[in-house]
Amino acid sequence: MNLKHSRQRDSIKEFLATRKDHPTADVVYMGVRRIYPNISLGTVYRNLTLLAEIGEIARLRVGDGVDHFDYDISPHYHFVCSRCGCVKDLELPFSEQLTEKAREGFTGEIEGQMTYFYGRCAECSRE
Amino acid sequence: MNLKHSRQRDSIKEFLATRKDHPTADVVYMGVRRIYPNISLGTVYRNLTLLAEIGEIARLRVGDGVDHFDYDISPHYHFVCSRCGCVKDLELPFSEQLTEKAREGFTGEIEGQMTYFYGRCAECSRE
DNA sequence: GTGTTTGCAAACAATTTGCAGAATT
DNA sequence: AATTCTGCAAATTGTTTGCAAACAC
Repeated sequence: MNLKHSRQRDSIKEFLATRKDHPTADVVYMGVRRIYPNISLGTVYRNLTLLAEIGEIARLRVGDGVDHFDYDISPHYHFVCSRCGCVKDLELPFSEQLTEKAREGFTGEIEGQMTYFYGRCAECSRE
Repeated sequence: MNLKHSRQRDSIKEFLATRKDHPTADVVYMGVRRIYPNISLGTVYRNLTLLAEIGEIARLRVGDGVDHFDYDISPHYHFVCSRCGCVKDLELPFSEQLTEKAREGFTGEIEGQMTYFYGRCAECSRE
C-alpha cells in the first residue's frame, strides 16, 4: 500500500492550507475544481480520508452531521456556532491536564480528547 | 404544538432509562420492538429527536457517524473506544472552568462544551 | 372534533465503493 | 510493467419526511 504522487491530492492539501474556516468536503471540492475542473467529489473524499488517516490533516466531527477538515493538526480547541454553523479556532491554549485527570480513574487507554465549544459566534450573537 | 401522550414515546424513554451504554436509534428500535413489535424506525427517530429537543434526553454525536442517546442529561464526560465503538461515562467530575476560560478571549456567546475522550476501552486494550 | 402521533415507504444527504481507464514510479 | 489513482455512477448508511389512518384529549 505505497503512496504515489497525485496532482489532485496536492491540490487538495494546498487548498486546505489556505483556509482557516475548516471547510467541508463539498467546499474543498468546489475550491479545487477551480484548478482541476474534472476532479470528482469521490476523489476529494478519498484523499481527505487518506490524508486524515496518515495524519497530515485533521477530520473534525463537530456534530452538525457533516465532516469538516483542518490543515492545522496541532491540538487546539474549536468553537461551533449553533446558528450559522461556522467553525472557528479558539485562542485558548490547549491543556492536557483534563486528559491526564481522565486517565486516573479509567481502566483502558485514553489517547486523546476532543473538545468543542458551542454557542453563537460574534456575528450571530448581534441579533 | 402541544404534546400528546403516546405509548411509544413512553416506551422509548423507559428503554433508554434502563441503558447506560448510550445506544443508537437502531438499538433503541430493536429494544422497543420487543414491547411494540409494530413500532417503526421512523417513530423511534421522531421521538428521540423530539425528546432531545425538549431536553428530556441528550443526543451524543461522538464522531462515529451515528447518533447516540443518553437518558442522563446532567453534564458529564464521555469516552469513546476507537476500536469497538463503545461509549462510556467517565467518573471525572465535570468542570465548567474550561468553558469559562474559553469565554474570556472569545467574542460571541459560548453556551456550552462537548468533550469526548477517545482511546481503547478496558476490554479492547487487552490485545 | 381537532390536532398530534403512528406506520409505512419513499426521499434525502453525506459518504463510500466498484470499475475501467489514466497517471505515477 | 506493476500498482496506485482518477472520474463516473451506483450503492450504502443514517436520518428525515409525506401521507392516510389511528390515537389522545
